[in-house]
Amino acid sequence: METLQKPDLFNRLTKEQFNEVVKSGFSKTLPSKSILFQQGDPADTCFLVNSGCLKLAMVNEEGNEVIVRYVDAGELTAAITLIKDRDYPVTAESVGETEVTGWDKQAFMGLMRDFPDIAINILGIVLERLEEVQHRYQELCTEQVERRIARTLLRLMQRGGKKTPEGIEIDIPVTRQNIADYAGTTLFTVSRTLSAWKKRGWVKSRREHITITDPHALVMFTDKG
Amino acid sequence: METLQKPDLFNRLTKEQFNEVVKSGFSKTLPSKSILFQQGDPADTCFLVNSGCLKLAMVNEEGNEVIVRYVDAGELTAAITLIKDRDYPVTAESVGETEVTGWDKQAFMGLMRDFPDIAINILGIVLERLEEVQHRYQELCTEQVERRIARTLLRLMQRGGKKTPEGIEIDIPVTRQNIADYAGTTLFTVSRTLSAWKKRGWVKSRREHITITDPHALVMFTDKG
DNA sequence: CGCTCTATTGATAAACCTCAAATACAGTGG
DNA sequence: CCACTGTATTTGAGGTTTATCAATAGAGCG
Repeated sequence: METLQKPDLFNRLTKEQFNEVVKSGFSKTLPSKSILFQQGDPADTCFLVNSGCLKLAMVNEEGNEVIVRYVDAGELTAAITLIKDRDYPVTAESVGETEVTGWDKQAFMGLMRDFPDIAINILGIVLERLEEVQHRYQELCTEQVERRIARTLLRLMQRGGKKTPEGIEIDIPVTRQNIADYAGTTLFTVSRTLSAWKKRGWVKSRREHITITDPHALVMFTDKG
Repeated sequence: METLQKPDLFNRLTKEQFNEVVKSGFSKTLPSKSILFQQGDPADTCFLVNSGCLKLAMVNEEGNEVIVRYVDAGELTAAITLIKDRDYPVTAESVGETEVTGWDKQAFMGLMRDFPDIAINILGIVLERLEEVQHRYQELCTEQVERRIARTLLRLMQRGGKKTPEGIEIDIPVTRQNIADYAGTTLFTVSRTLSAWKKRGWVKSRREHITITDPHALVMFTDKG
């Protein structure tokens, strides 16, 4: 692992302190599509994504998957570990090859004691995340599918989009099913919707890859249905 | 205001410290159905509910209301205040007469510096809340209305239920519309569903009041559809 | 080339919302 | 006590959205 970018989480630490913090954890490299932790397992480790991307998803009894969010490089996940005796509420799966640093509960609690700013930082991060989920909850309650799909594409785009001559391409492989799991619909509806938007020149797609050719149109669509 | 119960948030403080903390904030009594803070206003104060209950709701551009959660006595809300420069993402309205203690950002940040345990406590609280919203998000994605309505009734019941000879009565006034806003459906569907359940002997209701006469049946229903 | 996984498209059906109309209920002022 | 008013609730009919299912086509890989 080369020298890491210092992520937001540790923004108030010096370079030396940050290196110390990283050393107190352990590093792990995941091949694509491997499980980092599983919903229902006792939560004992939290992770910082160094590179790559994790997909956080919940599965219900019937086996329906719901994508909670994607976790990018520089972001922390499984902060739930810091609460007493909980299970992971979600499953984390690497999207591409992904490198993470992990700390067990003890180690991370120690860090927070040594660097009290970390606790405040995490609080801020978790609060933002809460707000985002609440917002998506509201969208799911009140908006129709196509709008939700549009929002999903825009979110994925903002998360990580590569500029290409054609438009902005979402930089992780996503299937129609993934988008459906994210937007709360079915892969069929997603497919139909994308086909319609392709005709209008808003998007282009190859297998598992989507390029948004007219982001502005999509934004307008989310605003005014 | 009489001597308050010391809420979970401050569980690690001594009685004296707690009194000091309360004194550093300001107290406010809200009549029923009054707005404490409004979605979109700059978030500058966070509140502890001393008695009564707050309804947190978001409204979208079309005016549809979505209930995010109910905040009971002993619970903190608007922790978002602690992040730099945000607006309240929700509106808080008192359900019955409600007493709150408020701290502005400065004051609360000071508290967290003086009593570092508070930051950790809040982190735990926010993490639990995040988990709960994620769970409801998943339910909304994957489950049909009736099941969601059942879950809503059970949540409201657990939140605050009075035992009566008939069963357990939800201790705050809730309209069909409220339940709909909570479960992500319409008041008509809620009404129809409750009528059906009344026939089966699962619930009883008067205007704005619901008694769950057979909680077990409802739980079974949420488990097995 | 054949195998597997993903995507498209159409037909059909179910779930749920929308709207309208009637009824019940609580509070208010005469 | 009663009529009056403004909500809350119930119920029905009808329509829309979206899911379900089935069948087919396309893409990547050994």
